[in-house]
Amino acid sequence: MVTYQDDMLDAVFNALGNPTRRQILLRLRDGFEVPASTLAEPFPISLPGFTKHLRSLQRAGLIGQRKQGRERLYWLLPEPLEIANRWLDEYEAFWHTRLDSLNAHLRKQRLDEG
Amino acid sequence: MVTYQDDMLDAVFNALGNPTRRQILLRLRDGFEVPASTLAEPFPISLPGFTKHLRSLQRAGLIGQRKQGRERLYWLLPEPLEIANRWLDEYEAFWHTRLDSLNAHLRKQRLDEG
DNA sequence: ACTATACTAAACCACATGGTTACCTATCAG
DNA sequence: CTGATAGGTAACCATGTGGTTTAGTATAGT
Repeated sequence: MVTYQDDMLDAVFNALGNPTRRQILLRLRDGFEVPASTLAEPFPISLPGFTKHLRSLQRAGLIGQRKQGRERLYWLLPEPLEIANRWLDEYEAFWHTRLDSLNAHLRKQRLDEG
Repeated sequence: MVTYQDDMLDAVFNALGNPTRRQILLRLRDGFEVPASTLAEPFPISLPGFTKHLRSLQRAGLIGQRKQGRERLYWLLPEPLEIANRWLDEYEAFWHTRLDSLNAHLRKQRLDEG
């Protein structure tokens, strides 16, 4: 079963699966608008290479953009992160309540069986 | 700054960025061990194609594996999901407390400035 | 009007990814 | 021992990704 949210989750998780893009999001975490060049400054890659990461984040709906003069300002859109977080939360019960007892059980079982 | 956890987060988020792999994890969410062929059964791809997804999940540390007879059993390892969840939690304060007020502020500011 | 700035766009490249088919290995059943 | 079953490995292919360089556009400053 493929849900309507699958494309969204694909885009968000793939966007998060890159350290440059995660750093961009961290930089925007305080909620301010930041121009592209300022965002790009810490990274040792070309500007065209960098703006590809911005496009990826935009496709995932993770950042907003507007033009101001010759600058382009970006800001964080946290909604997709919240959706990703909700997907992960489906496992929270598992890792909190089952982790100790069940894994211990399986570990023992595996040892017993070889 | 690239932390020692970056490779881990890359692997986990990239593993999650695919609907087939997310479904595998859902299938394993109840904590039981499931043989490869049973896991593969719902998916309309070849078995070698499918086992590549299992390798991807193993590289991310998301599943464990053991051989039992001629079957290979897989089970969920939730720790990496917890780490990913903790990374996302860094934004939780933002989307809960700032979302309404700050975004409203920025939206107004953008309207004001054109 | 001219020049510098802040990007964007396009073409290219190497490598990764997600799929395939063909083949191999290990185990179970008779 | 033989055949079927479970699954892994290798080679291949098309497409995507993350980077580059080169060139272009729009705005600001003088």
